[in-house]
Amino acid sequence: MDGNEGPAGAARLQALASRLLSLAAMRADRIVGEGLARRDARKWHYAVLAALEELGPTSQATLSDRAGLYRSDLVAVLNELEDQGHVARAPDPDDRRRNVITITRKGRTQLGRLDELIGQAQDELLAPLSADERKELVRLLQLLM
Amino acid sequence: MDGNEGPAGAARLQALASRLLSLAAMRADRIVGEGLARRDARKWHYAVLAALEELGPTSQATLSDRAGLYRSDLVAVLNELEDQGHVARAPDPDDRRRNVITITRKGRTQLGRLDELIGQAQDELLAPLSADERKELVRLLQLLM
DNA sequence: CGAATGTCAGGGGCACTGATATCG
DNA sequence: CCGATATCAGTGGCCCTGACATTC
Repeated sequence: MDGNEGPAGAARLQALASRLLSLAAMRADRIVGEGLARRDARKWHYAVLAALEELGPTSQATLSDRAGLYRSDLVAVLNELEDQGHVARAPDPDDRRRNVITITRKGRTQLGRLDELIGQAQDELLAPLSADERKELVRLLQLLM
Repeated sequence: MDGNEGPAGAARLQALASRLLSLAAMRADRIVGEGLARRDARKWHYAVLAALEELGPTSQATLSDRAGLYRSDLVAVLNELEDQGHVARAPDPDDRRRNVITITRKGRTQLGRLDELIGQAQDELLAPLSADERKELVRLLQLLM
């Protein structure tokens, strides 16, 4: 006996947790991406808008932490959201290093639409699972993080 | 009641299945990648070597299907595996469009080492889960694919 | 002819790393 | 001086598409 060979020989790849995670995430990203694209958005636009509604007006640094993307990448996302009128960027008078990012009324409307698209994407993604299985999947994934 | 708002208001992102999948997959890729890097390999090198050992000598098209990467990307991976002496590439005399890819003895040794590194990576990745939970996670992910 | 094979060139989104100017 | 902030430039891996010459 070897003791450390896992699903050796055949089917090495088919049951590998890390590989299944990558494939499932790719599928999830594709479904979500196609949904959001119908409103000219990508996942970071949604994450930023959602975080903004939670936080209220805030700095880019805080927003970067909450939404989970790099400060440097946030700049481009905010440029696009600003161009679309979903977000306003203004210098903070109290701390002139910062910008105050505010979600606009148009941005809230967009967020509502994206919420719906995201919901549909989850349903499509999780279609093979029962309600209990969906909860269990979310629970297990949260344990991993 | 709206009926289609999911986990609205706060915590919209924290329980989103697609987002949890992406984050978990990113973590998995990083752990696996760091492990394989210790033997100058990346995930595609492992997938190709594992598929090759299952299939025996085979064409790039078949290998591409089995390992799950694009034909165009396989070319570069095989170039690297060939440079490392883990794989031999020879024209197929029976069908001169094809190359016959063969895993070398050195390649099998490398595959053994990578198997071990991959196993350690799974343990690290799945450390927060019990044995039953690991099986359940794999089962649920397989249902999604 | 149509179809398959290996190869190359390139785009797009993303994770990630610096460097830099500005300001607290 | 130290640290935080916003911004820009650039890298690397990966997914994916399209084109091409060769061969069946």
